[in-house]
Amino acid sequence: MKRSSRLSIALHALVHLHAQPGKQLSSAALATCLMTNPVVVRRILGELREAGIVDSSKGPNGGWTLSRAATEITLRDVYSALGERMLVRTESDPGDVTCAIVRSVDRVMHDFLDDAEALLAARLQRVRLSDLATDALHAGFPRLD
Amino acid sequence: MKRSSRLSIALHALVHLHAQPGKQLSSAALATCLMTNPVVVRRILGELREAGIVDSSKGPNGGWTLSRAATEITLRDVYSALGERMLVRTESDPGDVTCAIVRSVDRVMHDFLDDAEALLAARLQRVRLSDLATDALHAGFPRLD
DNA sequence: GTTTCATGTAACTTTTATTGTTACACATAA
DNA sequence: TTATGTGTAACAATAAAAGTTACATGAAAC
Repeated sequence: MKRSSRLSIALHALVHLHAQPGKQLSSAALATCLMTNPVVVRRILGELREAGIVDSSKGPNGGWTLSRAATEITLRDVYSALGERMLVRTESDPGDVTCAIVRSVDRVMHDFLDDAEALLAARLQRVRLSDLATDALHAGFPRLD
Repeated sequence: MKRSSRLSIALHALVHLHAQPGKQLSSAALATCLMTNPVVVRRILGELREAGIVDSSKGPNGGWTLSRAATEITLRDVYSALGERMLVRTESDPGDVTCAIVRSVDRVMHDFLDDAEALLAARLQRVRLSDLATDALHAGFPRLD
């Protein structure tokens, strides 16, 4: 696994949950599908649970399920739930910020990134989990535009 | 220094070059300003040189200068020259791509990111190096919208 | 109730990307 | 020809992300 692949993992897991509606899938079972570790699955899905996207239950036959229909879950929901920034923040050295130029560069970049982030979020909102699932299960291709 | 700060470093260096027009600034001098290493400066400015944004000359009194006016250099030029992707790519495990769901997630994400990247580039194109410099040297604030 | 199976989490290790550093070849002006 | 700069390779240090182990806790089934 390379770097920040949490969003990919989350989406993959969600498609699996959607593909077996009503069924409780355990972290271990999902981890096998996602080729990762059960703890990683719990960490990621735990964040989605707090955002009300999935539910979890303990004990025998416990596991994870979708909280609502896949048509009602957008990629933005998932992205926001993970609290990730897709844009790499270009932070400067703390010792650097006494320089007016650095502060200026930082400020401009910060403003730009905030703005761009909002743009991306709006774009992600237009793709639903069900679009992804449709693409994965059939030959169809979700339109992004 | 935290992570991918190459764009910040590049911009900081360019503002310094702009602030002292005609003067050749050495990697060592810039490194002091940027609180980093001369080799790091050369690596980054070297890429900008290939893109025709700066020039370098060797020997005594050698160093770096802007190839053209700061009004003719956009943040997109710099960004493209660095060959960086501001968006974190969410790569999957090579062993994973046999799974139809993973391929689908990858494809949708890939399309989305390509598209978003173009959006960001268009946005960066609207900010010029001179805007940054103006902001850094005076109290003015470059508009992003 | 107790056994079993699952999540919840903390602590630690491994891996990978990025940056920083050292060293030295090569070019150029004085 | 010497001083001063870039160009670049090789390596070390650092930081972020993911993987792993271990164990506490909760809930169903018997």
